[in-house]
Amino acid sequence: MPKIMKSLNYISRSQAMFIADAFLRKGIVDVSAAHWPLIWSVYRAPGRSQEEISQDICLDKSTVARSLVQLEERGYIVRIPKTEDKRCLLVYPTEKIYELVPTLRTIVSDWYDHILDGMTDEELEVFHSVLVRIEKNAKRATTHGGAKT
Amino acid sequence: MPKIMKSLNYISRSQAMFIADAFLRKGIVDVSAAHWPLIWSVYRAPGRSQEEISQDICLDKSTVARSLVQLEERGYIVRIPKTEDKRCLLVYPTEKIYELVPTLRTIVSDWYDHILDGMTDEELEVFHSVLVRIEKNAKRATTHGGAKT
DNA sequence: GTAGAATTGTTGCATATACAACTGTTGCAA
DNA sequence: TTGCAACAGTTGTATATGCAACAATTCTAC
Repeated sequence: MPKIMKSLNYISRSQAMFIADAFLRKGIVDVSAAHWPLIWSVYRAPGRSQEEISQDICLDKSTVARSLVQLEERGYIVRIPKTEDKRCLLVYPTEKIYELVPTLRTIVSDWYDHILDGMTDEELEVFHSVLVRIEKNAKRATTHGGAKT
Repeated sequence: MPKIMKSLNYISRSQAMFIADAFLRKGIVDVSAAHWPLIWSVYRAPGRSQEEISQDICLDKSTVARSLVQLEERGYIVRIPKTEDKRCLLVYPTEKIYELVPTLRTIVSDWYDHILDGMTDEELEVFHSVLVRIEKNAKRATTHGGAKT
């Protein structure tokens, strides 16, 4: 029986710790490691609703909402009510995000350099292919019912 | 640039949700999904100290300590001070764990059936090999300094 | 048009987790 | 022996996260 779960969990937490540490080293103190997928999502696709962002980064809408409140308070994004549908808040990056992104790129790139050290391109290709399919399977297993019996 | 991080995080959280859901379905209400690696660790190697368990499952000792308190309260483990070194608490499973393990096996097996659906043995072999090396690299990157500059 | 269903975001609550500071114990060196 | 470093465990604090309940808005039947 493979111990995939333990490895996945550990790598996942290590990412958070590594990035948190890198943020400190770079003097980034007003965003946390967990904000980075959110920042990235808003940066790549400005003007989406919180719901769309939630689905994009696969986090619960309440988690996304809370993080966005923080990022807005710290001046990284603005949330503007959609005129045609007052339920939605559209999220836009501010200049502060554009200033931050190059640093984020460097940090993430560093992380990948560390963890992918020693892997061949062929291995990584297979790894990524399997990972994406596991992600799909996981999505199916959790959203639509999970374990039977 | 690969989106490995997002996938890893998502799969990791999905595991927790799947197992939490399975616990509910099976009527297991006094242990949470996060307890399962701990239970497994104690089951496989009775009599270890909390520190050793912490290193085995790669969780902070404070997290391990708190979870073990819960498991002890619920009667799944006992913690006995080591006579030769009064600092250590040795952790032993109770009968309740041995009754639980078969169900845990089934649940975890179900989870793997779901997420590994459609993968070939060769793919899984490469995947696992890469995963283990990434885990090692991650451990190195976080424990001994992380990102420079 | 109006009532009920669906959608979007927010909030209350519970849990998991890391880190730092602390306590008590052990080991080592002067 | 005594004092300090190292170690195991605990506790305080902060954050992240999911779920359920809720409010406001929009959509859909009728």
